[in-house]
Amino acid sequence: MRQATPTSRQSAASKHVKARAVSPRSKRAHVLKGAAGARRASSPDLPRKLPRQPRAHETVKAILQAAAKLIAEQGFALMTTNKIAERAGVSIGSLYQYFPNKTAILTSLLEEHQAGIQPVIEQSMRELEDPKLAFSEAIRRLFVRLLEKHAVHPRLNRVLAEEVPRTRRAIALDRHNEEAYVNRVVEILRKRRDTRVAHPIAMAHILFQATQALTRWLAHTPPEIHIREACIDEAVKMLSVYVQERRRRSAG
Amino acid sequence: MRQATPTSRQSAASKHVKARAVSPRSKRAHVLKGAAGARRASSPDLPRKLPRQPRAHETVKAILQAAAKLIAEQGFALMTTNKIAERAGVSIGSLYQYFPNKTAILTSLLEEHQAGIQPVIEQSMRELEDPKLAFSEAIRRLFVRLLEKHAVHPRLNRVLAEEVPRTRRAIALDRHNEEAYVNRVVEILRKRRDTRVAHPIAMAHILFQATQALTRWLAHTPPEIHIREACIDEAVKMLSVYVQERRRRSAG
Amino acid sequence: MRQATPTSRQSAASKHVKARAVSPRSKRAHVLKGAAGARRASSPDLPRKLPRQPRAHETVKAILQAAAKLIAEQGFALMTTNKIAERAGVSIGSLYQYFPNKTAILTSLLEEHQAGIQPVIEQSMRELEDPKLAFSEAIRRLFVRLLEKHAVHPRLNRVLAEEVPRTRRAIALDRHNEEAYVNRVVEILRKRRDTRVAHPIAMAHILFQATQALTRWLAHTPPEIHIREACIDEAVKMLSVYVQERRRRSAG
Amino acid sequence: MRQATPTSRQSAASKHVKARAVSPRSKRAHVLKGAAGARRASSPDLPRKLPRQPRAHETVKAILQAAAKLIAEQGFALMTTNKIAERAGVSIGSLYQYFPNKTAILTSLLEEHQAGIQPVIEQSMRELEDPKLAFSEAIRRLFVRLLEKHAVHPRLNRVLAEEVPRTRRAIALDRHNEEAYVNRVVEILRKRRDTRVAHPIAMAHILFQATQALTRWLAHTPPEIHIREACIDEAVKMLSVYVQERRRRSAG
DNA sequence: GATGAATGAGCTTTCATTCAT
DNA sequence: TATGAATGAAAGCTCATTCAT
Repeated sequence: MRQATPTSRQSAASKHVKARAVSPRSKRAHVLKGAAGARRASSPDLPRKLPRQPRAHETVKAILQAAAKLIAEQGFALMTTNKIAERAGVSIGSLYQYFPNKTAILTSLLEEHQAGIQPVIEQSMRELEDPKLAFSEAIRRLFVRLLEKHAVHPRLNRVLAEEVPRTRRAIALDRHNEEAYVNRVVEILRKRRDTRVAHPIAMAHILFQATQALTRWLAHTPPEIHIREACIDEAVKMLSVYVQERRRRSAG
Repeated sequence: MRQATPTSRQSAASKHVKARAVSPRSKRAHVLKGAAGARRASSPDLPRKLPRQPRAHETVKAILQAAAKLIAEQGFALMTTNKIAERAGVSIGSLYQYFPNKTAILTSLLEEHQAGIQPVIEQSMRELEDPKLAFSEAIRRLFVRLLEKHAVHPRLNRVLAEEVPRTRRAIALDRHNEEAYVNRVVEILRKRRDTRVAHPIAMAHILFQATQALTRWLAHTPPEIHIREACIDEAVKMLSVYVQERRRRSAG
Repeated sequence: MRQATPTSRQSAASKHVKARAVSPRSKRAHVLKGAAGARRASSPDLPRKLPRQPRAHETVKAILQAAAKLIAEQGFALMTTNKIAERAGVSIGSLYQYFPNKTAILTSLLEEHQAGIQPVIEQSMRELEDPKLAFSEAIRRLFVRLLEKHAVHPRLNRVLAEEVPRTRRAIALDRHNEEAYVNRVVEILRKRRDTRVAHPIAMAHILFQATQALTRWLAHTPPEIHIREACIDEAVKMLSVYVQERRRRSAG
Repeated sequence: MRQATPTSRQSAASKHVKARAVSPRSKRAHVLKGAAGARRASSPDLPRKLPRQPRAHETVKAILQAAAKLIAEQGFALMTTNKIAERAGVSIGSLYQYFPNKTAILTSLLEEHQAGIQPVIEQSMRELEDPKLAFSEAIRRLFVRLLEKHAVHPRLNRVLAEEVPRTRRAIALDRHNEEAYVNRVVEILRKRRDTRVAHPIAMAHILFQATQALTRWLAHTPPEIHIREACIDEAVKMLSVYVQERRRRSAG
């Protein structure tokens, strides 16, 4: 389940930003002119170079860290490429050596976050498949782990999810992800019980969307602490009862 | 349940936008209290002047319509005040006679949408209270009506919900709204059954968040049509089973 | 005696200017303290960046020169940042790399003028202290030198003194300057004669204000040439007689 | 002695303002199209109409009062014609019925102030002529009365003197005024003593400029109260000693 | 006359991106 | 390769003034 930009939202971003990042590259934008070397094909929002040398690696890391901090501290709108470079202790020119544009930095950040979430999802999928584990327990673990992940850089994650303009690429990626998880869940649903559900695909989508939304809500707009615990319980309850009701019905 | 900007997110938008819309408007700092006229109190994101003459009313309407169209067509980032004015066939000066800043236009649009949703919520609340109506049926009607409302300007609503930077004011309003609906739902939950639920408040929050997220997903990221119907069924199923399970449990 | 912006006057300038220059710059609110680089602390009206490379130095110089010319030719009101940049043969972006806002350019110009006046004042102070030099002669020399300085860019200096909106900062600086010179003059008065004057502080203020006003008047609103010479004589006369009368009286 | 805009100062005013008020009327400016009735010849900065009816008189008064208050409270830059009209409880259209442009309002205000000062000057001139009154006493009375006048609307007077852009017309008027007073003073100087002064004209100018500058300084930048009194004493001292020294010398 | 809605040139300022050094 | 000065399109917003009603 992709966590960073769920129901998917994004912000206005600078009109500048937007006008430039979202619309076809402004006139002064220059396409990476087939430069060879360690460059990837010039897909717009991907890092420009695969850093080869350790120094380069560090530069890239510094840039991403600086960007993350800026976003977390000041919000997306105040995150400018020049500030990122300054914070990273790198010249703006160098920044553009490693990232073709601002969007690419955000994409990297997003992908980093996703990469962090990936194992959590994987493990939860395995647990869901495990017949020895109660559904509700598996779901609870999923929730708890996702919330843990979000707790590491809560502000960053929130901003990434809510404020950063979504590129076409990011949207497509999300859809693709959802599709993948849905397929996986459908299979699990089929395996876990003998009876067919009316619409396993629909069910999987609902589970995906609900989990995503509730996780995000709990992570980003924390209700008072004592309600929060209850909310987790309730969320888990809702989802597991939902699935089990099916089983019960079909079993009944 | 407020649908327009729920867990909703937004960012700072353009540094322009941010710097101006978020910081206190310095000039307007001293309001001339003696002055009468058709001005509202100078709260930042509220319309500046109440139109007095029919001509003015039309201007305001034209501006809002133009803004809505631009947003729907090009996304928030490409919506500039100058373009709005142009599209509205109105001078930029006129625009600023009625809206103190760009954000105020969005706020108006948002409030318009909210106003449209309000009666739907009201009716659904009444239906939920009605013991003669099955929970699941009440919830299904809620979903259907919300989706109908969202179907009027789907792209506009999506952008409003996902792309538009949320002001402090809007965020506070959302929280307040959620609180209100939660309270309402809690009461309904208590009335509808004899037994107490463990955490009616938590339950109400979960219902609110889930309904909001699923409505939005269904309205804005439409899955293929034949899946869509099933998804509505599933969503309704999930929510009503969730509530009824409680009853069953507590009753059992 | 500081000559550039004495009792000086100015207004808010454009509402633009005011609204922006006077209110705290919202964005710059959080200064990234970690960031090194050639930036000064982000005080509103100070230059933004210290130029590091010769090219940058030239840019700054060109901007200041262009601003000075525009002011002298067209007055402050017609001096716009875009015109300055154009005249300087520099992009508007470059201008804003070195000056955070329009006011900062004026501040620089003012400080430049002040820096030019400083040695004149210093020398005159020394001469006033010198018992071998007649008071009247010392004062005459002060006048002559100040007028010489003002003669370099008379129109610029006039506009700077009369038309340019004074920032809080500038006003405070002026007060501070006056205070400093007054203290200095008070000491000199005490040293130069055995008897105490009734109110050396008041006397010093009067001398400061009168000198400043008369210098400015002579430099900026030149009376016909043959009267001008007489006016200098009279001004010197007035001031020196004023001081000496005291001595005579107290001695008598 | 004209007090309102002495060494002549003006401000930046809005760039808008300036660009429009100082430079030749912007294109949209329309010349009063020979409208007959109670109109004066269309000199730009004079009130447009001589109000005939009492109601009109009140309107004009209300406008001027509103303008004065706005200036005093918020400074010149925040004084806009629309705000003036609003404050005056008059429509912006009406305002432009009585004043051809913003400058005319300021001109009126300035002239009002001058008119108030006029009798003070007249009386002082008579006292200066009066051989029974000591010079120093006459000058002291002049100072005291000028300061009293300035004390009525101190902020308004300061802003009028320091912030308001000076029109060509206002500058010319000032020069003319200075000329007139200088001539008057020259005659008085000649009458009051038998001997000729070296440069009565120069002396008169110096007296005029010094008095003006010191009055303004004392009125607008008030030093601490106990110093203030001493400063008045010193100012009077300086001026009277200056004149009397002449007499003494020529007599000696 | 009075009203007030409308106008629009023009201002300040930003920031992603380029490219000479 | 790294640097950082330079670029400039474009955005939000103001306010003196006009003119239809």
